Amino acid sequence: MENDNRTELAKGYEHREVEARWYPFWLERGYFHGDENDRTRPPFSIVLPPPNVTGSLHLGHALTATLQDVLIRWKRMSGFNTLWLPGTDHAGIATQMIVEKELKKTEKVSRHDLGREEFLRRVWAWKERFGSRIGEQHKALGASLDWERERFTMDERSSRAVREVFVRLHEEGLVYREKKLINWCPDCRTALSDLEVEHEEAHPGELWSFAYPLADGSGEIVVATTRPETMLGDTAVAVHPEDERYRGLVGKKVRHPLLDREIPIVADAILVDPKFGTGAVKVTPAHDFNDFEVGKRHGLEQLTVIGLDGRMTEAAGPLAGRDRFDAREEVKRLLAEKGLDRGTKPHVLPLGRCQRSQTVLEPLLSDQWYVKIEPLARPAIEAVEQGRTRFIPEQWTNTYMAWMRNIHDWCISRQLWWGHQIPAWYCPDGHVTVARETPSACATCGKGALRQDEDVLDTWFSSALWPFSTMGWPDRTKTLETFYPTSVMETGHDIIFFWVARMMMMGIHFMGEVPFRTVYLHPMVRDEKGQKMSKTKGNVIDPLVITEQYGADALRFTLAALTAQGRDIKLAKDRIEGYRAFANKLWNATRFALMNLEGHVHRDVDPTKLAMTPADRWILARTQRAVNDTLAALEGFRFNEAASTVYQFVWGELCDWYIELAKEALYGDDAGKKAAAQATLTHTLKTALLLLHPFMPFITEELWHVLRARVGADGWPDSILAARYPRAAEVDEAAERGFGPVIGVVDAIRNIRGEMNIPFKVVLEDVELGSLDAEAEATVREELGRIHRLANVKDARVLSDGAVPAKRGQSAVAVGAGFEVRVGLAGAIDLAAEAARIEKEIAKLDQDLASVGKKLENPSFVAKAPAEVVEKDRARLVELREKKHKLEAHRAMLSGSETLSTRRQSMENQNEQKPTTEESPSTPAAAVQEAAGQVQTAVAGAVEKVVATATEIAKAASSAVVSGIEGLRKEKKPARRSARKPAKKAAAKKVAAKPARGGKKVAAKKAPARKAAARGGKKAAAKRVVKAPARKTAAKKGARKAAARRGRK
RNA sequence: GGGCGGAUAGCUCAGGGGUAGAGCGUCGCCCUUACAAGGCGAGGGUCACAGGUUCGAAGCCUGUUCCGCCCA
Repeated sequence: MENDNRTELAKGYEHREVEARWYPFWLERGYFHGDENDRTRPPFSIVLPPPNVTGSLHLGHALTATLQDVLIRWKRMSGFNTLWLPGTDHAGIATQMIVEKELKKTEKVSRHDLGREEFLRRVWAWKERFGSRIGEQHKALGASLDWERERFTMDERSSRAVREVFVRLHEEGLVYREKKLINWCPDCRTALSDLEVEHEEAHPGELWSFAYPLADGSGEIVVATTRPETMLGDTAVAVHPEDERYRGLVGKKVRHPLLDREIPIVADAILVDPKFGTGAVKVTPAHDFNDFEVGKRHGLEQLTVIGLDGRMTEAAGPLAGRDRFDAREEVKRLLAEKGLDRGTKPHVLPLGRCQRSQTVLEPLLSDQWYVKIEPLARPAIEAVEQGRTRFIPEQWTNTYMAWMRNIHDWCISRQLWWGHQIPAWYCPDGHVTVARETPSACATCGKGALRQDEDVLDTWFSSALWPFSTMGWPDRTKTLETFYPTSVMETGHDIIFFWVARMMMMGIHFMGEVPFRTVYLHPMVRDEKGQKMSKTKGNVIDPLVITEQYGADALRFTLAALTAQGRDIKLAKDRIEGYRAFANKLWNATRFALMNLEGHVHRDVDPTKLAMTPADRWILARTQRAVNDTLAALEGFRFNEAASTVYQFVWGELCDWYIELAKEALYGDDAGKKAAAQATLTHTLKTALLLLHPFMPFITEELWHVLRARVGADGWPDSILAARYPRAAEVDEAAERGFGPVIGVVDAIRNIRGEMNIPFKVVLEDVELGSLDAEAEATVREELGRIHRLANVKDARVLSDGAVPAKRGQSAVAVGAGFEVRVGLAGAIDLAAEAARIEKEIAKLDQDLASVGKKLENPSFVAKAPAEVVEKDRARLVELREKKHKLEAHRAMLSGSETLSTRRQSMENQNEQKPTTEESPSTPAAAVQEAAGQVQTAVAGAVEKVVATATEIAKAASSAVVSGIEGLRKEKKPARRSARKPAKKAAAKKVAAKPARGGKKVAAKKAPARKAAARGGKKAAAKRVVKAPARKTAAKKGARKAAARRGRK
């Protein structure tokens, strides 16, 4: 590949071909390997959140991979010793269920039929078969993972770490075994941790009441329940101690109507809410978390009536063996028969479901292993308080803290086969031996015949160790020394508790230091309708389907561009299409460069030694600005800003402006200027490729190679991966500003063309450029050739010493800050259109004048607002007035012509009748004009009306096209157009999305503003209006500039 | 019940005290020798609602209404 010396490119970008080429190239060269022995470069490490080994990646994973790869590639190119460590998770329940399902389907056997050993063999086989898929998907996405270090949560070293942790925690008393109520999934047949319970907020159910007869026959007590079947396990009835209704009953007993038992009535102020239901509560300590606590307080019996299979136990007497939901109905029926039914009413209740199977969970009493959390949580809280780990976005800090502060002990045993079997052994006498290696004798009594605990550990237990178990712990490895703590944990906010919090606890406890310095929590990826992607909804998208269709680079760029803090991502195809177009744009920009760099041997750009023009200096300054902005965004994890900065720069400045500007020199005869343009183009394109590489690794690598081959640049590494990422530096603001008038003038002429319907083909031969200060004049003169080319103008006259273009009829005029353009359209101008255009512009100026004037009129504003703000508005006022005067002069000129005067006459007649009504196009505006300082509040409303009117007139006028304009147009080619346009265009239009193309021309617009300000002697003055016509446009551009400034920080 | 987020152009979304933004879509014009996956131009918003703070609020505060998510 290094011998690839192609210097030409195909006409369009074909991602399939290009993307296939580079991953093997990178791998061969070992670029992705983190060097644990290299202590000279600063380390930067990330561990990839391990996906489920039997699953396949979805778009959430693609987002993870993208953002992490952006960070890793950026840091790698910036001189860091990077490690990005891949791996997969054994995903206990999920994997076991998948394999069980498959076995049932294909072999009609259950895991119990096969036995534990054989079943596990099958799961491993399954894992081998499908586990590689995830790796392939990551490679297709371009993820620069260090595959040499790939790990699996159940590989030998991870298992060793798991055992070590379990044993140590046990030795420290932080792991214990106890019989208590746990959430049990009768379907998965395993205990779950609190976190694996999904709470259904408002499940529609019923509250059913029945009577317990008092044992002494003196009456009854009515209780209400949502779970009648549990009454078989009731061992008390509780009332509130202060409830008058039941005061006399406390201490008495009731008789169980279905079982031969007597049950005490107890008083409990915590459990019972006297206002709920009847104020009396049945108590089932073995099947309800609240009741369990009541049972402990009152020493009640715990009677298990529902078994692990969800069926009633022997203790349920007549209902033994019945399914729990059947039993519910049967209990109701039986009690009704006995005349104890006291009615039912609808009731919404919260319901706990199994995260995995959606089965309604059953609280059951059982022996399980737990991690005592409080001693682990405390240091994990402190670490965040002290800032040793920080969350981005910051608000997740609160979520983390809140959870950590009232965390419960963690149930870590699972009744599964697939997982780390708990390293605890039981002797025949029931003593427990916990050990690293399989023991031969009981640690307590020395007896043999030990039996290992059959349960396995919660999958998250091994995941919690991931940042250090993957680096070789419990050994003290070089990898740990070099790369722990990791630099960033980047994952979805949905697993902040499951994973992030637990890694924090384990990392601090076993490594003595936090596992990561920064936690960046990305948003959730949703479908176009905003729904969470899930298998059951069937809206899961395989990233490979997208990469196949649009290219991995397009997908990656889209994901990065949509990753703004604080909102979920709704992935829309339009956006991906748009960024595919962007890739194509970059491709073609490079293609253009290659065509025009023949013979150019690139050396670092040194402006002092080359015949650089203002355009060259401008794009170099803009390039540096893009570099600075991109770096700032990356540093702050603002992926969307970084992406859009580069996008705007490449498309809006490099392609839309510089390439067009450069043609003048590239195609021209001046060897010095040509060389300067070539050097500038090369530098700018190279920088763009470098900036983009972390986001779009494939295409940038491809283009790097051809560009490198073309310009014979020795200093360029043979992979863009090994090249140095651009560094922040001071921006040449004078160069940015200085070029403004050129862009302003071109924009102004294009706008006139657009509004006057003058096709680009028609050469404008009577153009005057004036109102230029000395510097602008010099620049405009120097760049006149470029202005001619970009606006298709011939022999524009540049007026000296700030002279204003002569006022003539038959002309269109545009006034910008620091320049004025007159385009003569003798005999062909649509006077009505031009008048309307100017009218509209003036109306909008009036609106602005009114608002600024009102502000400056307000004494408190002048007194209290910061001086710069006031200054700025004053400068703005001056500028607006100046502009308005110029346009008015032009208007006066226009109104001299016959066409317009007729129209105007009628307008003014209307004005006289109702000067401030909507029919009035100009008078109220005129009233406002001179007196920005005296503008009355009342005027504002009128001005608004004027604007509306002016717009209407503009529309009316444009539709009344003067035929003369047609004469200017070249003959149309209807046959040709109709022959090929419809089909082609229709198709093309559909795919033409151009996303997030923010602020094209941002840069350009900035310049004139400042210039105007400078001229007026007011520094901050201006964001300004570059373009004369259409205030809306001007305003927009001002805002873009403001946005650009903000982005810059 | 507690907490967090959201409501900005037709759509999808940035922005976050000092002139309302982008992409897509829409409307004109154009095959201008890098790119029609393109170029040039235009139109489009009472920033959910109501109060308040402030010289100034889309932004800050309070409340309301909807929509998400998390926790109990």
